[in-house]
Amino acid sequence: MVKFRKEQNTEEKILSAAKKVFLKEGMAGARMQDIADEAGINKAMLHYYFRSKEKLFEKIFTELSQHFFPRLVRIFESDESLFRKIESFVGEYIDQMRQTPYLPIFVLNEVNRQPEAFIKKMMGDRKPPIKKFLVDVQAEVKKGIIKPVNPLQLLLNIISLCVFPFVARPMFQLVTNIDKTMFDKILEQRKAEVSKFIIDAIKK
Amino acid sequence: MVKFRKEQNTEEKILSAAKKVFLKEGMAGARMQDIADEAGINKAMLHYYFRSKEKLFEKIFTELSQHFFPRLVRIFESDESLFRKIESFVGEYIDQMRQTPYLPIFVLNEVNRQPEAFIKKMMGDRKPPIKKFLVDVQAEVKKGIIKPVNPLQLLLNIISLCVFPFVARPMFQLVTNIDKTMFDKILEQRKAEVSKFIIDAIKK
DNA sequence: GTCTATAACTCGATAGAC
DNA sequence: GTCTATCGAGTTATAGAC
Repeated sequence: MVKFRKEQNTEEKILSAAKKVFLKEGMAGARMQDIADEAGINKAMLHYYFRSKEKLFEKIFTELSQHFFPRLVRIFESDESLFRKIESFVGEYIDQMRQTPYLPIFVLNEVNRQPEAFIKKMMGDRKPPIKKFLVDVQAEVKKGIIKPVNPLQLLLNIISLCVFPFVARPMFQLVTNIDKTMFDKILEQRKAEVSKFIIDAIKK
Repeated sequence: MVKFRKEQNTEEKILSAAKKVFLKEGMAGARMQDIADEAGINKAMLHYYFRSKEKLFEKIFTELSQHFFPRLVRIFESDESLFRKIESFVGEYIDQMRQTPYLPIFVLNEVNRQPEAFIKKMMGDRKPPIKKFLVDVQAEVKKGIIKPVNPLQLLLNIISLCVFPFVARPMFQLVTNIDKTMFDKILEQRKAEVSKFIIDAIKK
């Protein structure tokens, strides 16, 4: 007989539960008890498998923060035209964030609290290839394809438009009284909307 | 003789200190001891003046979250043209956030953790007049002044472009190796840059 | 009002039985 | 591997002298 609900061993249960709780509460706000309850096991098990809260958190944070710089690298390094690069990036980024809505605010928040720890754990080796993007933009400006723009400001604009709606999602829903499914529809629409918005803003 | 440094009584000292600590650490991360140290007084005083950490936090949060919706109201209610409204909003909002860089991530984060508490404390009475903005945008579309855009998406875009750089500031500085003063210069430039970007994106 | 000392409590971590 | 029970550190909160 086939099981419908996929089996999870204890370690996997803990990791799923920890991910959920840390994402919602952050390192300081999360309780080991909450994680144990969420996993349906005992608190002692958490220490048996991961020794300490700190160790468990690092494991989760490292995994999650890598999803935060998604295929950004691949896209920005490709040799598509700038417009197509922007379209690819926006589409993929928004799709990816829709999978884990709490991810952006979680990562940004922890970086905010512990910048030095972050740079050691997450960065250090491979930084996003921002430089190539900045050079590409300047080239397009020179060729007269797009208006003269500050490339760094353009990068900030692109990322802001993609990420911020996820960061502000709870507040937006409160203020506008838009429900979960409706807001999700808005985010789906954004993939096209944001690409168009950016390209309209910079094309000559 | 005139005192240069303005006198602060104990209550004011506590409030300043609490604001600083809560902004940086959040409710869960802040320690009463840190606040007492920052204020240069004893821990017991905090309870004498504000009874509990929870009460003190609420006081600070309520005050701060009101600054997060700044003169947004006044601007959106005005009868200037849409373009001028956007320029005013972007300029004022970025200026205001530059005063308290940690404010956006603090507010968004706490709302994220306790949406229901937020709606009771902060909202309830006066919601931002979003509706008027949405109607105004639709009117401009109909008049043929701007391209057909989804007004809600445009609102999301405007706010994203203004607020997100503050939320992501620590991460951006890490990734780009840009220092504090340089980043602040970028934010100053953004006032003009963002207005132009938005208007270029939507004008016919 | 302000301080010191300490009670009361929360929470991460460990010991030890099974 | 998993559980119950408990310890011990760190924090909020209070008692009580001045």
